[in-house]
Amino acid sequence: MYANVIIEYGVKSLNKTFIYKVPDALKDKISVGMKVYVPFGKTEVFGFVVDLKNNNDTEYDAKEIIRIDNEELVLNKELMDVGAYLSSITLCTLITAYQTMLPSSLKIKKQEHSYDLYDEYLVLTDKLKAMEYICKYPRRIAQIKTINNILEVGKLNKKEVSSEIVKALEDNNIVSIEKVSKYRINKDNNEAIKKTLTKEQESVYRSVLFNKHDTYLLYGVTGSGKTEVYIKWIEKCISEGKTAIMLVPEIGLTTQIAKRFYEAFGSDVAIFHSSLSEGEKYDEYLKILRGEVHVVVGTRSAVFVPLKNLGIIIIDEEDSSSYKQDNNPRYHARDIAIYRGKYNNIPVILGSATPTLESKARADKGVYKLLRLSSRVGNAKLPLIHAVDMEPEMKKRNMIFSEFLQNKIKEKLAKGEQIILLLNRRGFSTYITCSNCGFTYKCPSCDITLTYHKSTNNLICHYCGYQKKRDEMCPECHEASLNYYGLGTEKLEEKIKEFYPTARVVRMDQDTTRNKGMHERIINDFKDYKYDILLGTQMISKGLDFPKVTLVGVINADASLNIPDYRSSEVTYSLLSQVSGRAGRSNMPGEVVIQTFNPDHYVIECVKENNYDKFYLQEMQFRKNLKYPPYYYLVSIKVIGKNYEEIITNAKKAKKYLDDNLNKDTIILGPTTASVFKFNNEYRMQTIIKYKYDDKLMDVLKDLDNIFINNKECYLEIDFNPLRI
DNA sequence: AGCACGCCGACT
DNA sequence: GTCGGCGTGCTC
Repeated sequence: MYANVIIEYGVKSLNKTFIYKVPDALKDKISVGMKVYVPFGKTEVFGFVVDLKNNNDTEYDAKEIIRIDNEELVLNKELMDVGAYLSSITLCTLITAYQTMLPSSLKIKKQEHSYDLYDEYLVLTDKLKAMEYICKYPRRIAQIKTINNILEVGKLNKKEVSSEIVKALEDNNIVSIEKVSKYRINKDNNEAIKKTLTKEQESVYRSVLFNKHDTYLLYGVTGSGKTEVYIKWIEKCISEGKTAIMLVPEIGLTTQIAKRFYEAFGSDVAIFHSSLSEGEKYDEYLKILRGEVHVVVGTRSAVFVPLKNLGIIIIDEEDSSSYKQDNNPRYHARDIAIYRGKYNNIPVILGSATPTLESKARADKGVYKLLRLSSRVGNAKLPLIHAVDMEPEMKKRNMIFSEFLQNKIKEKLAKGEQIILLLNRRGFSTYITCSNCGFTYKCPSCDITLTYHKSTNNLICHYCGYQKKRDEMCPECHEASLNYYGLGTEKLEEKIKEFYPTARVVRMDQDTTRNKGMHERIINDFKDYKYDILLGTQMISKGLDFPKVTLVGVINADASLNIPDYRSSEVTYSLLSQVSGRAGRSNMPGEVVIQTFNPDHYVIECVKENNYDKFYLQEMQFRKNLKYPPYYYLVSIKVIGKNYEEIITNAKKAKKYLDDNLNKDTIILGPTTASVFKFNNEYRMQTIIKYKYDDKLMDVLKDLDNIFINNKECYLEIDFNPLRI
């Protein structure tokens, strides 16, 4: 028996199979999708079995497989196919695709750390022997006490006995240690909480056909109770013995949604998200692999979990950018979900209050089926939204809070209601310049201004993480004339405390949630009314449900509007309407104050009117005129390297190759400097492809990729359907 | 990716 | 005369 194996290194030049002989001892155990250890050249490496066959039909002498790494870990046929699909749509190597699909503790790498967690118990090796021991050494009082304890209850947790005694009893062969592996995350199966659906929810619930693949777009306004419908669908799957994947965005949402799912499904749920430790992820993966759970709730990579007999895949907040991986392989979880949906012949649900234009357009064309939830659950009404023009405010020296917002905050604080303030910038000051010579701090390895963080007194690059201590003097002209401009969440927090000294304020951004569990703690504390004001970056904008919040303030709505990118309007609309949706989720009416310099901008207008459809139509017109998605598909091709001149020459070469080989009506723009043209000391030139249909595209890009394999000066980064260009 | 082989420069 | 620089090529 022979096996085709792909090798652990994700290099393009090794992106092929190697043939190995399966030793007789492994013949019955081995299967496709297993991780194996094989000799490779002068060393030994891990690999994946992708094929098994009876003969060596190659010209090579096959070496023997050394061992199977972990017999329990097998990628089934479906996941092997998913991996092949992933590599084909992102042009990554096959091994990179398979590695992406596994939690990193199970990834192929040389590391002998065991992620199994045990409870250790002391048990008697032999009762009689123990009795003899007691008689023989009557003076060993502590040991005898321990033995008696074990006799009473059967076994003792090792932690409860002093290590000296354990050692003595173990050495005398009186007790042995029993390892009981345990999972890190364990939820008891509390009785399921059932909620009844509203008429509207019920009708949406009934519209989905099971045992048939369709992609549905569930467009439901904030607070319309999408989660309850998700749970109903999943309940239906489970009742038929099937399983379900529920994807949630990267930040914030996971714990809240997970809690609701534990309530509904108890220990039938596995959680899979990035803030779990490696050990926790390993446990959850094994639970899934062993078929111990029916439901998986998780972030992007959870779309790859090895659930058998899938019944439904749900992507909540489908417009979240966290569903697209921003390093290799640059896949979108939606594409993988739809692939698995077709594979298993099951429905895929995309849920959002602000769907991406792509999804909405597909729903309009009938490619997806549109489901709508247009009213909030219970008595809750959509909030009243005010846009405040900041230009006159600036003249009144109200740089941060408009008079209107100041008064609203005062009013709500007096009533004991809660407030959320959004500022999509972390740090204290966003740039520092010298008023004497005009010097501005920039990251030495990126083309990015440094942000001042007061808590650590550091200047930090938000791209690469470079830090330096703050200077007293300008490093160029040595004058003490450094000025700190720009507003970040740190400064906002300080200002709020100045304005409202009695208010209890908590800040939530990357800096205050760095430690595990902090995220959850801030959310819970705010929910328990330990704070009056929650301020933060976009991480507070989605999915959170705080009934006492009646005011949402957006400090600078223009920040994301002014980013030069084709999706900035869409992103801003989504951010503003999502954060607005945090207000007035119970019977208390909510209000939203949006501070902007562009009160007449159509994004602001549409948010104010809560009119997604109007925004959608306007934005579609803009996309059509400028030939952007969903009218055209985009591919971004970056040529990256350390030598600026080489990059330009190579980028031009790549562009010419595309010009010569792609269809004539495909638009090829560039090369230009990428939006962040210097990052980590590497320069990047970008070429953009816009196309509606190009049958040659994949082959041409594959060839181009191959041309660059042996280029030492630079490498290629191809991003299909980039979220930012 | 890693490792060996290989062919040219300054050293015990 | 040898040690070692990293270019090139191969791994079933």
